[in-house]
Amino acid sequence: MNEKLNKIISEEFESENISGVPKPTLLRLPGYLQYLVEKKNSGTNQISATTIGNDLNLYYVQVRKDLASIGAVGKPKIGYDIKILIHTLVTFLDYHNKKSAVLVGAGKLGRTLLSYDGFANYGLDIVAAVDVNSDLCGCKINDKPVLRIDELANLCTNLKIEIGILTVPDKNAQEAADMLIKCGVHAIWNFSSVHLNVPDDVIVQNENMAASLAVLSTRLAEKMNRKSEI
Amino acid sequence: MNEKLNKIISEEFESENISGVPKPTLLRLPGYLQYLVEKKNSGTNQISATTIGNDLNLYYVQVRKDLASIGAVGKPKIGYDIKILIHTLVTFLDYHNKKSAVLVGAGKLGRTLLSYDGFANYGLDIVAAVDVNSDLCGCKINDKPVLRIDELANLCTNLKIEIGILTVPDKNAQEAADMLIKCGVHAIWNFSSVHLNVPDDVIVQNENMAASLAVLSTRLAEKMNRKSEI
DNA sequence: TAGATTGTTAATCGATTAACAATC
DNA sequence: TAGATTGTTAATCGATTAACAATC
Repeated sequence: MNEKLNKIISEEFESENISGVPKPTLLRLPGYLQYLVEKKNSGTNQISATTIGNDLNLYYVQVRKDLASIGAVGKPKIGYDIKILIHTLVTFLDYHNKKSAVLVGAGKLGRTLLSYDGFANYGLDIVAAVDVNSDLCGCKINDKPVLRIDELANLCTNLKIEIGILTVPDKNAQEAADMLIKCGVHAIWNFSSVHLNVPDDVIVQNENMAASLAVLSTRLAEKMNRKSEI
Repeated sequence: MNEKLNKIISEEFESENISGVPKPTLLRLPGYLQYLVEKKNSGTNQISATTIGNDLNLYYVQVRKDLASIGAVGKPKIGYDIKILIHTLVTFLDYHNKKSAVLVGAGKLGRTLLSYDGFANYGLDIVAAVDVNSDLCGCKINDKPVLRIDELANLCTNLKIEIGILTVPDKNAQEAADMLIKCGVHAIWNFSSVHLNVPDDVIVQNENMAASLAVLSTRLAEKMNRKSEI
C-alpha cells in the first residue's frame, strides 16, 4: 500500500503519451517536417516512408508508424502526398496556432533567443522580455521591448501570455518560475539547468543542454576508449 | 532477408546503451549531479534515493536503479554518501576530462555559447571559433579567438580538437559538418535543425530546440483543449 | 530491536521491430 | 500483371515498476 501511495505522490507530471502519440514519435516529427519542406522546395510531390527513412537514417517501418500515428495516409506503391503530409504535420504540431510567450532574463542567451526569428515558424511569438537589471530595460531587441520585471503581471494578463521562456541564471530560476506561474502562464520553457518545482497543471519543458552534453561526452569517451583498445 | 538487410542499412548509428547505461538513465544523471552539488553546498552529507526522488519528482526506485547502474553504492538505512556519489557521477559523465572543442559559426548563438563559461564544469573547453564572415574574425570573444574558416584544419590538428560545435545557419550545416569531419573531429554538437549525414564513426548530438518546442506546443495545446472542454 | 533503506530479481508496460495481407 | 508500398496485427526488446530479501 505504502509503495503505491508513494508512487502516486512522486509520479512525474510529464505524461508519456501526448495526444495519443508516443513521446519518441513526437520528438521525431519536427525532423520529418523540416526534411519534407526541403524536399518539397526541391520539387518532390510524393514521397515514400522508405525514402524518408533512408535520408534520415531511420528504419522505414518506424517512419510509417510515426506518420500513421498522426493520421497521415499514403497510397500503396506511390507513397505520401508531400503537401498533405506537411499540412498534417504542421497541424498536429500546432505550428499554425500562434502562441504568445514572454522571455524572462535578457542576458546573452535571452537576447539571442529574442533575436531569432525562426520561432515564428513553430507558432511561437515572443512578445517581450523582462529583466531585473534596469540597465537592460527600455530598449528593444529585434523589435521586442525589454521591460522591468514588475511589469510582468500586467504584460501576462493583457496579452494573454501562455508561455514563459526562462533564461535567468540557475540560482534565480525557481523564483522566476514562481513569478511566471503567479502571472498565469501555462507552460515554461526552461533553459536553466535546475529542476523546477511547479504545480501539476503547469507544463515544464526543459532545454537540457547539460544532459545533451553528457550524452555526447559519454559516447565520445566510449569511442576513444574503443579506439585505444585496438 | 531483404527486411533484415534493409534494417542493417538504415540502422541508426545512435547506440542506445551507452557505456552499459540506458539512454534515459544517462539523460537523468546530470540532473542528479546538479541537485547533489546544491545539496552538498547546503551541508548535506548523506542522502537517500527517496529524498532525491521526492525533490526531483522521480520515482525513488528509478533513482536507485539509475545510481546502481553507474556503480554507486549506498548503505541501508543511511543512504548514499553525497561526496562519493558526486564523484561517481562526475567520473561517469567524464566531466573531469578536458575535451577540446571548436565552434563553427560565430553568429548570435555561436557568440552566446562562446561567452558561456559554464561548459568548463562539464569538461568542455571551447578553444576557438571560426566563421566565413571575415568581419567577425580577428576579434576575441570571452578570450577565445574567432578565426578565418580556412584556419580550421590547422587548428584541429594542432590542438587535437575532438568536438565541433555547429552553430551555422541550417543551409550551411551539412557543408560545415563535412569540413569538421575532414579535419578529424570525432563528435559534432549540432545546434542546427537539419539532419546531418555523417560516417558511422562520427558522433552527432542534436540540440534539437524544434523538437523540444514541439513537445511543449503539443502538451500546451492538449492542456488548453482539456480546459475548454470543462 | 525495529524500521528505513539498499540491492536484486521478477512482472509489467510501452516502443520498436517483424510479418503479412491489402492495394494502387 | 507484378511489385513496390501502405496499413495492420503479432512478436520482440528494453525500460520502468513492483516485490522482496538483506542490512545498517
